[in-house]
Amino acid sequence: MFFSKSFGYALRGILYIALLQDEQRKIQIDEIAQKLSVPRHFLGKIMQGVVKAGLLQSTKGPYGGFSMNETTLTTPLIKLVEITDGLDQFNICVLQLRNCNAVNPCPLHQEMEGIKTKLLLMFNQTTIVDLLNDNKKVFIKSLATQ
Amino acid sequence: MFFSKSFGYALRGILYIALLQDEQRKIQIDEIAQKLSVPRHFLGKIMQGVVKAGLLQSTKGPYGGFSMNETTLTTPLIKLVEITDGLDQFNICVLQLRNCNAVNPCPLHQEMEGIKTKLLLMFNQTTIVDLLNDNKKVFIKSLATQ
DNA sequence: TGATTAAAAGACATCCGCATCTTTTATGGC
DNA sequence: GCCATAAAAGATGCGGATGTCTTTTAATCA
Repeated sequence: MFFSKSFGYALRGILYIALLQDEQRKIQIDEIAQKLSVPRHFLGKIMQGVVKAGLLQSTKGPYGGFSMNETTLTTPLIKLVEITDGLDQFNICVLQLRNCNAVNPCPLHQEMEGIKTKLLLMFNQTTIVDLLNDNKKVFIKSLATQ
Repeated sequence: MFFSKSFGYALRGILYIALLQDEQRKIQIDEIAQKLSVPRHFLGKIMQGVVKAGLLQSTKGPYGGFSMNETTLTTPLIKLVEITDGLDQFNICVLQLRNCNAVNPCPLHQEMEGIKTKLLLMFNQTTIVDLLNDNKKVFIKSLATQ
């Protein structure tokens, strides 16, 4: 619902890396994919995009892998949606009308706008670190629950 | 956003038929597709599903076409979502976790549940006839706006 | 420098939403 | 019964999301 698999996988990948940060090591895509029960190569592509967008850091070679950077924890979720799914979707009318807007609204415009605003507000205000307040061990386990 | 093109096309098709009901005639798929600027054959498939689900009536042959039945106007929008998109989507976790629920929630479960509930409530309470309260001519025009 | 390691990148494969076109079936008028 | 009409149904194609596999690039260490 709402977002793609890419978004869900990316968020879980970032959360997994963030949770292991204290171990001061790079996390490899093989480990992430295995722990989250997510397709390895597909996740690789997705994380590649996340790195390219500057939300994470990665290095190749021995002892390489993915790690956080200074922006990771304070990134709002909407930024991740932008990377994985794009933001165009928020401007599509449920009736698939091109010219649907406040001036020329479809019969569901007002109601959908209210829900969309609530969703956007939450995704703008919530950051990665906001999602890390639970018991870490339980949380790691829940991330892998498939 | 939220729903498929099929849903949007189906809803506009039903609304178009409902708006012309007073003319006491069957509306043909060619006319609907043309007026709504929607692919004719694709819309045909979609309306076929709507008829099969009992939300509309249709007859073949000369003077045939689509028309409302006794249930059309009082159908809640969620029923149309069920026909075109299915209701499974409402049970998919944004993090793509299979076992995400109130007992074992992902870190976004609570927030997403709130938004989902609001959307479901609106789609359960709103019926086709609820969408027909505007000026009809303006509304027909807006339906075709592409 | 050479070997090893791990991400980056590219080539495919699959499935589904979306769309088009053709054939079949049912209905009404003659 | 025959013809015309319009929906139903089937075949096919396209593109994007998802997923797999192979090759290339970069980093570390000996």
